[in-house]
Amino acid sequence: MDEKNIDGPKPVNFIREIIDEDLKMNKNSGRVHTRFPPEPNGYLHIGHAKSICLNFGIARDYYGLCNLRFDDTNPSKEELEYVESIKEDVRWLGFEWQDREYYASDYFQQLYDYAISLIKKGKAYVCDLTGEEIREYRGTLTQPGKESPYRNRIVEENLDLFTRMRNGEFPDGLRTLRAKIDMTSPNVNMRDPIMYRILRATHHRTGDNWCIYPMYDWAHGQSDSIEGITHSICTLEFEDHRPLYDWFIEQLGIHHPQQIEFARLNLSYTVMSKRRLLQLVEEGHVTGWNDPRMPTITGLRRRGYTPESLLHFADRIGVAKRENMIDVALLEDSLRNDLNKRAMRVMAVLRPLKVIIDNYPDTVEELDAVNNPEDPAMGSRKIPFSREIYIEQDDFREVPPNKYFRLSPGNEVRLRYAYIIKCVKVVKDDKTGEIVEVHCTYDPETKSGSSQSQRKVKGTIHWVSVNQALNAEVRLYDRLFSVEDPGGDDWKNSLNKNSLEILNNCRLEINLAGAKPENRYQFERLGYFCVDYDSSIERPIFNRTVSLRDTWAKIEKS
RNA sequence: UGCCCGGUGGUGUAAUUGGCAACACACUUGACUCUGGAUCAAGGAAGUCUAGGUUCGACUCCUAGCCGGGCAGCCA
Repeated sequence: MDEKNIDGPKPVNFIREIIDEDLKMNKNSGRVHTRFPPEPNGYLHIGHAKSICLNFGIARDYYGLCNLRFDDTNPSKEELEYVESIKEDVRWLGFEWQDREYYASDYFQQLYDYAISLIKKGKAYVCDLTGEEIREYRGTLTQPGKESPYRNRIVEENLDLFTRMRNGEFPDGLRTLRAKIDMTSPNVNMRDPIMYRILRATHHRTGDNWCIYPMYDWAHGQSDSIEGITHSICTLEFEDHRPLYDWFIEQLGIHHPQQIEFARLNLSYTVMSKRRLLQLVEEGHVTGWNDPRMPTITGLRRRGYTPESLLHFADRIGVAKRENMIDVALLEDSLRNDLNKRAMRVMAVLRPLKVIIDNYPDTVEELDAVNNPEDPAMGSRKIPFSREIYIEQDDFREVPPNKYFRLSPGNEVRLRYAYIIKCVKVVKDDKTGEIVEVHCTYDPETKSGSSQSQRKVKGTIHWVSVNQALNAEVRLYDRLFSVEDPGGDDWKNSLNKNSLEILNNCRLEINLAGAKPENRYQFERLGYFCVDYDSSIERPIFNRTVSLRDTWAKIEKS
């Protein structure tokens, strides 16, 4: 029911209900056309992924279209680097916009012409108030504003002044073009909002062609209209802007898309605002936008997330108008769900403890191991076994706690895909008392798959042969913040100081040699891991994407 | 002390649009297991913000409150 494919059940939400109704009424002649309109001033995060899935998903399910449109109306904040990263991220998620890659800046001339027509209709005027004055005249949330003394300039003067603004005759910030609406409106957005500001900044697409730039409210709705968008889906904070969105379009008498707002995604134990993410990057709390701890799409990708898991997650969280806080556990569940079915199993020891099997001959034996018990089609592989192996330090306890069924003195345990061994001796460092190695004996009759192998032991542990191991670095990640909701001004105080742990002495199954960045595996009993971009043949580096569910950790805790 | 939006288990999202609350995650228990994984089974958990009203019947409609969020960039 919760598995979704093209022919399966579609997610239900209030936006799709509106569209269903529109279709029933034959609104827009049955057309459905959405758009994803990022501002290229930062990297996309998982909240954007929700929006991408919503917009592109609706287009797909209703046989419509979804445009990719960059809302690039503020050249002082926007950069080409971000445009490229956004395209890369959307594509990686699996969505296509064909030739419909648009930019609000493509419409600067059209917007300018629209503005002229509004001036001619007496619906817009050039205002000479300073920024400070504009704020004063705007009034407050509870008090109405005052009309600008420039509000009643005649059309000719407005036309002349606006043309000269565009021609660069005035310094930055000297004048603005404002819509003439209602300074007493209870909705502050309707108090003669600014349409254009004078700003000399080189735009990443239009260069120095313009020295006036449209504001969001003036650019966005008209861009939607120009593109023939039918449903303009945005987040809740634009709800108060809808009357203005509608006003501009009605004054212009152009195609009227319907703006619909939904609640943005909030994920526990992380922050989602671009401003804060940028701060984490700039202040060095993370290594970059693609740090595997970041909730950015590029970060999640480097961490080892699959596009499919993100898509599934987006379906599961739903779409509504109420504020929400999604438990990261749901994200992790979506990931495990996906990786469980497709990740190749492999053995790796993160914190090695040497085990010597005293009665095992000095040879190397090749054992069969299943690549993925969930998918027989993935086949099997050979893994080398020998007299000396590494096991996880955690899998041996000199004094085993209650219900511990791994290795301990006098106890038996199965080595996955190999034999049952019994611990006969513990060797410690004279000085530190630290356990340096453990001696065991094996039972040759218990080889995996053999007739005698039916003997049952409580535990099975993973291992890696000492002389046939790959040395590697493994990076363990934890949540970036130690509190569920790091809101407030002191949000940085709740940064988790232990969000990254680097292990330098890990031993991996030799079959992992040559693994490429982004390749994903399950390290048996540990979790899902992927090859990091920093990895090299000489120095393999793996990221822990997410651990496996760990029932023992729960038992031990309680 | 203005305007806009919202309020269903711990967290999300549903409820044939007025017919007696479901699904997922999380949690608990058990089965199974050569991954303490996966899988399977069972269970606890909201009576739908409150108070009135309409109705045979209200999570759905009405009224009044309460609580939460957003809005006063020449940002988007």
